[in-house]
Amino acid sequence: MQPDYHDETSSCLRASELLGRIANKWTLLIVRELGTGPKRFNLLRRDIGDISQKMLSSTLKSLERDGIVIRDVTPTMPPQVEYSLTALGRDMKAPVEALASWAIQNADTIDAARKRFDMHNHG
Amino acid sequence: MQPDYHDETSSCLRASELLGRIANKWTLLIVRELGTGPKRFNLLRRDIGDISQKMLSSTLKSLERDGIVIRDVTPTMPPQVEYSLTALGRDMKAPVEALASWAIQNADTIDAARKRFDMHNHG
DNA sequence: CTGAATCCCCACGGATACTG
DNA sequence: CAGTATCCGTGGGGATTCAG
Repeated sequence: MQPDYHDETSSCLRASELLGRIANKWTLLIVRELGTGPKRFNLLRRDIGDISQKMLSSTLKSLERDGIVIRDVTPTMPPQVEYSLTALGRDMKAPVEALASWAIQNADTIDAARKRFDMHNHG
Repeated sequence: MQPDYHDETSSCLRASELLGRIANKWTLLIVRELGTGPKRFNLLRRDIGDISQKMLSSTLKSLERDGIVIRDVTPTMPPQVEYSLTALGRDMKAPVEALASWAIQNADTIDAARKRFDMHNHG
C-alpha cells in the first residue's frame, strides 16, 4: 500500500522531511517537559516559559497527529486536559534529552565562540 | 568571569534560546553530513539533497559563528573551500545522530499515525 | 481552564542572477 | 567552484479576542 520508504535514497529524503517537523525548538521543549510526566496545558505553558498559547496548542496538535503525544480530556467543569507521551514519544525522549543537555552544557562555549566571531567581523 | 548560567532558571532559558538556533532541519542535516568527514560546498549540497545554496551558506556561516564548523579555504583557481567539524561539532555529532536515526527508524510509524489521525478528522 | 479564530508582522527559505 | 545579492511568497509565530 505505502510507497517503499526502505531504499536508501528515499529514506534520506524522508529523514530530511521528518527532521523538518521534529527538529524544531517547540517540539523538543515540549517532549522534554512531558518526559517528566503528564502535564496540563497551562502548567506546560508555564514550565516551558516563553511559548505562546497558539504555538503550544498547534505544536501539541502536530505531536498528537504524529503519535508522539496523547491528549486526555476529563470533561469536568472547568475541563481538564492532560498531555502525556505515547510509547513512541517516550522512545523519542532519550535523543531529545541528549541534544538538549548538549546544548545546555555547551552554552558557554558557543557563546564565547560567537563573541570571538563577531569581534573579528565587526572590529 | 562569565555570568553564572548554572542556576536552573537561566539555564532553562538559555536552553530554549540555544535550541531555537541548533534544533532546526538544516543544522542537523549539515552536522550529520560533516560527521563523516570534511566536505566541500557543492558536495555537501548534493549529499544533503534539497537544500538551496542560500540556506547552505547561511547555515554554514551560523555554524562557523557558533564554533561548530570550520571553514578552510584553499586559494587555488578555482577556489576550494572545505568544511569540517570542530571539536565542539564532533561532540555534537552523537546527539544529532541519535535524533536523526530515531527519525529514520520511526518514519513509518509516524506516517501511519498521521494517516490514522487524518482519517478520523477528515472522514 | 483550554483552547479556536483572527489579524498581522517578519524571518525563513526558494529562484534567479551576478561576482571572483 | 563558491559564494553574495535581490526579489518574493509562504508560513512561523505573537497579541488579542471569542467560545465551551
